[in-house]
Amino acid sequence: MNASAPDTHALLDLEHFLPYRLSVLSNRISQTIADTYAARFGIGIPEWRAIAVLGRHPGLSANSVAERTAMDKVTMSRTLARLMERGLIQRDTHGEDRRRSVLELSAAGYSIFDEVVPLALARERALLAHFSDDDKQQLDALLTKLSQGLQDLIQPAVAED
Amino acid sequence: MNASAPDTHALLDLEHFLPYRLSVLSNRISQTIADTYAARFGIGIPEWRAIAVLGRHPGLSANSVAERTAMDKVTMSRTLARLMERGLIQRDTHGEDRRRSVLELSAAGYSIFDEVVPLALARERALLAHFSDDDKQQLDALLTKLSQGLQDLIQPAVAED
DNA sequence: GGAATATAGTTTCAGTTGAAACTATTTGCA
DNA sequence: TGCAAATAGTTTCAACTGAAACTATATTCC
Repeated sequence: MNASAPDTHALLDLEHFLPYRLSVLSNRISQTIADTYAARFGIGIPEWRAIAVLGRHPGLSANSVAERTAMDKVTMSRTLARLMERGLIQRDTHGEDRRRSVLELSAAGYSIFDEVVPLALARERALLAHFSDDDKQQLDALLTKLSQGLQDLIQPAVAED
Repeated sequence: MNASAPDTHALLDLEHFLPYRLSVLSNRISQTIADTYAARFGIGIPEWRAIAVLGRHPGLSANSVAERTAMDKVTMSRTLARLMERGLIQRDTHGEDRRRSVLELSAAGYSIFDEVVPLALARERALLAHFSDDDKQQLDALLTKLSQGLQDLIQPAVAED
């Protein structure tokens, strides 16, 4: 007796398929963390990412923030517009290249940043509560290795014609 | 000399923040894999997930597929409608509960399933190409542990009033 | 039996998304 | 110099998203 039944067909269990597992886990984690600041501060994931990067690296351009947050530049443009509207960032024009913006958190932006960072770090600690130092190191190493594997997958090691 | 400059403010490096790392890595992996079938078969991630689950577990209801794919039931409803339109699945009504649908891949659906599964598995293998068996086991264990940590975070161990 | 509640699935609506096209500015180079 | 190509950022448009409301059927329990 078979609960499912693929016999003559290909076999794949989504729940054991790494990309799927990673995706579900990661989305749940992100959403859970987002919930902790979304309600309190009225900012979503894109806003939080922009604030996090600008709090750490003031003076970046919009494109640089987009790169560092792994976000699309269109999304970033709109996110920054929203943050401007709410007075959370300040935007200047770069002196030597007037296409480029020079972005910085406003006092209000820093005040959110300073409140959210400890919350986010606390969530991360809670998530890793049962991890030994060794576990953490392993996780770090394995994620790095996965990134490397992905890189290989995207740029399949320059073929030697 | 400091390249960035947060001194009086909270300190967080997004690129070392686990939830962010996971999110970026996972999205890149999913997108890369999606690219391998999106162009060839004209199906996106939601379609692929539904097909994958129905190929493995024929006869499920729409809600069950939604649960197993970690997708919203609204999204699933629309995804299944698209798959119906394209003749990739067959939908019946459950005999004893006429609210429930009974879903199954059509021949055309199975034919896509049988082509995509090996591709997806090959991608997974490529991604893990440099992983020893031990690495794989560790990764599996750590992801499971992370899921547990997340669970604790969501349902903070029943408080004993 | 039949009203109240629950469940499966769809539709509506108000957003969000990203590819492509656009504007403005700068860089390269003949 | 001055024109072609590159770059920063925005807007447009069509598709996708999920919360809330909705329809249809099933279950509970008086």
